Amino acid sequence: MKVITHTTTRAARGKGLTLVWGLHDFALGKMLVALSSEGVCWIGINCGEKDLAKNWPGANLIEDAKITAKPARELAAAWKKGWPQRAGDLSVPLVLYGTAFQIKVWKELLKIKSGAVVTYADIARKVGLPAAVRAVGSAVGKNTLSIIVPCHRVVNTSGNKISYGWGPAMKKALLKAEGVPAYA
DNA sequence: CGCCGGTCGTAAA
DNA sequence: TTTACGACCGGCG
Repeated sequence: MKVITHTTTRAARGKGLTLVWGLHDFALGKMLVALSSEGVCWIGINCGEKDLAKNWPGANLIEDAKITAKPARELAAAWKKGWPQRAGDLSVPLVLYGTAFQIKVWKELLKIKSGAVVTYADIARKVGLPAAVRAVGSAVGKNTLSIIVPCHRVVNTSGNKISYGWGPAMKKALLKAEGVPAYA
């Protein structure tokens, strides 16, 4: 899959950008897919335009589900097949807008196989900052491509707390659907 | 168990 | 530039 990255801060992210978005079904609910001229740049679960706007300050938003339908279908299918382990090719690139650190973390998430989970500490080690566990948590939580950048596959060491931007129940449902034993 | 300190990248002030 | 705050972790009681 092709991945395009842009290093920015949250505040500057949406400036001068036009995003075309639409709502589409996937296995566990509705997904909001937003496209820039380069590819998919934002995915939200069971949410609406206000969530999109909040994440892209200053961006020009255009709703057109006809345009987002094809990529949305591909993304949903890819996840269902065990993304990214048995990923089918997507006709659009994944576009990551974030700080250098966040992009590093998100790219690490793309390596986690479907059906597996890793801890925040694991990611911290992988990016070479073993003590920055908490900073990793923040970065994971700011993931802009829900489901596709599999932030739901990151859990805490003790396994007793489960946090997720779209609600703990959705995280559990995703892990269950992926066949993670502890959530079956 | 629950509490506390350490750590480090961010957004906001 | 300063401050406050996390989708955390490990140690200690």
